[in-house]
Amino acid sequence: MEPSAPPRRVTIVDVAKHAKVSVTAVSKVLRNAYGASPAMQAKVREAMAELGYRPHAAARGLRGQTYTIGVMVPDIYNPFFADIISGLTKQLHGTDYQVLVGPARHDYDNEALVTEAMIDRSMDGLVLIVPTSTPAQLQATAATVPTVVVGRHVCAAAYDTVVDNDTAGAALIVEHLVELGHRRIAHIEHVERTPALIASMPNTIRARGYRQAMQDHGLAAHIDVIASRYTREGGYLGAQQLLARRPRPTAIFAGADIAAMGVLEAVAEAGLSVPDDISVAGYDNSVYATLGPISLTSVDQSGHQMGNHAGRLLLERVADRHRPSTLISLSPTLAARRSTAAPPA
Amino acid sequence: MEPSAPPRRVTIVDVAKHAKVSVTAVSKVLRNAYGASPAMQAKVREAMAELGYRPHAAARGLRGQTYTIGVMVPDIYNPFFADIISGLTKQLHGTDYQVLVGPARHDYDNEALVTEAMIDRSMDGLVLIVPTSTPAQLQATAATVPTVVVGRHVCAAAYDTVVDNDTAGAALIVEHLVELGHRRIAHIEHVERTPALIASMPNTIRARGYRQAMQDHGLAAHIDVIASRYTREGGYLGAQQLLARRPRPTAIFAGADIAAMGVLEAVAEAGLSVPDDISVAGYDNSVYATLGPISLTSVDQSGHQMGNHAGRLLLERVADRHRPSTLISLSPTLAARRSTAAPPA
DNA sequence: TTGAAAGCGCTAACAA
DNA sequence: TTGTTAGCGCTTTCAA
Repeated sequence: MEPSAPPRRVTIVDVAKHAKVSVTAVSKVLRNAYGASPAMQAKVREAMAELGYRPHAAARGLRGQTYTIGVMVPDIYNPFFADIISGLTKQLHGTDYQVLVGPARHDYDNEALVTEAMIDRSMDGLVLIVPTSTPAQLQATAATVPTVVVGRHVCAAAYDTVVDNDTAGAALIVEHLVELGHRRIAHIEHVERTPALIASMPNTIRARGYRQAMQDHGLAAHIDVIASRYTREGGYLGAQQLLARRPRPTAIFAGADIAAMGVLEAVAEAGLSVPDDISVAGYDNSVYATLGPISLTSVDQSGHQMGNHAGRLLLERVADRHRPSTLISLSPTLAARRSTAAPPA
Repeated sequence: MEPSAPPRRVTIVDVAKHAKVSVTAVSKVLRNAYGASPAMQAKVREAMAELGYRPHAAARGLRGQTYTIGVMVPDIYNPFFADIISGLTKQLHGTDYQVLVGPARHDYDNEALVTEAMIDRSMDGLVLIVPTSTPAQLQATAATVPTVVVGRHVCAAAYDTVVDNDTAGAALIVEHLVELGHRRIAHIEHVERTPALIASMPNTIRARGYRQAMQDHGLAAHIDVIASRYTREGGYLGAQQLLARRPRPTAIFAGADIAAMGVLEAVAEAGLSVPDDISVAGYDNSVYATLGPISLTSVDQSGHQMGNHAGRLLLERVADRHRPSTLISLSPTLAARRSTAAPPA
């Protein structure tokens, strides 16, 4: 059997004819707009059901809304981002809005392309997850479409922001390690090269939070930051450098779980064991951290809740584009596991 | 500063006026359609550049294409699905097509909603990743929009299919374990309850492949399948049952890496060590399997390539809806790691 | 309360 | 080769 031409869609006109009313009436019922009597509503809804009518979102968008929320995600593999998306999707579930995710493949230019693609598809609102665009670019995007920025420490009148308190998160790890008796605590940072981003990227703030916390605990002399990247390889290479130090740090705090995975590999390769010889901590409390053989102490920034908030804020702004902007800063919590313990005697 | 009204979009009409040509001309240039002289093309392109024109994909869709490919993904956390999406996105990179992912949150009804939402948004093509809809429903979707089904062992004239040879994959693991000297090899299956799906879901095929391979190696008497689920908890509970067996199996083959994670936890909890006391293998060769402390033997079904193929097939079908359908079956490979070894003496 | 009709930005038949 | 114009399915003024 050849795939025949797709059957013509049921349109608002078909519904109107079938219910013997005007298209305007159908449109009003569709939008729950003012000016349709209960009798009219019933007639129209019945016709819709009988014909199996579904509104054509794309066509609606040409005049009104598309009921679509776009999410720009820089890395489709990052389980923390999956948490955010999951929270967002759950928040929007049951509303008329559909979440569509645009993966930017780790590339700044691509982030811009994906964001533009979403605007060109008339999305009603955008969620940008840790975007690497400048504040000015964010401003420009937000001027065009309701926007929520997640994970960047920026705020502006034009958009809402949801962040984790990364300073507090870094301090949680340092405190935890100090309480266990550590002093030589090193940090692996994802280094930021673009000047315009230094002030607002979470990786930068975590490193700053680490330094601050070390100082607060009288350990300024032991501050030791490796400029690397939040990847497995970045963690691996960073740890190799740290393990070569004499005296060796007794604890390594990687700014992200995925980097901590690389740290664990370098530590194992060096013939050392975790946590007996060295403690390792991460950040994000991702699935990785929870896996039995890994059991990584980490910082939980509850991505699920961040997604919830992002969804709520976005719908509020879609409803009222001129309402004042909001910044939500969530407090992270410590997820202590078996990868951290007292330092060797 | 209040967020002012968004600036009006530059449209095809603006470009036409600016270039002092007709809108048709602009449209033709946009589509590289026949009937525009080089001089005209140059003029129009220049005007587009000067005005910073971007075509409105949603509006284009009302008559022609939207240049959007939708991907229905049942579970945004599954790293194997991320592989597929990554391969697809890479394949489509550089074309005019944009990939948008709709997360279905593990729920059949949701899968249908997401698929419908994509159709209602006039997407040009759909990629359905291991959908749990019936063959008849797949047929219906494919009749409306070009569709590629990934990971389901189905084929039909209306859509293309990309699958991994799950029978061969299961056999790879069994062979590997047999060569190591195992005989009591157990399998943890994701059980399928819907009759219409039994024949075509990868989990079912893997279990069948396991039985077949055991038989081929003269181990029919040792066939031992636990009906569970492809989740951490499913693997955990399944392994608990298996570890209580006397004699105990010397190897556990979980049908998915994520289930193998649960197996590892149950094994550790039972005070046994991997691979000295018991070997563990998974399926998917996901990031989990590669992590140092886990180092799980698994089956690589190269999701990246599956995504590549899906993208290519979809564009071919968008170009010619009536070309005959294709089934691509990829051969999996074994990724042997430290979680499997010879059974205890 | 109801409905007719003018667009939204673009494509595609058709005419010039 | 170029331009005019009628829609695509819906929303939204504006009359009735």
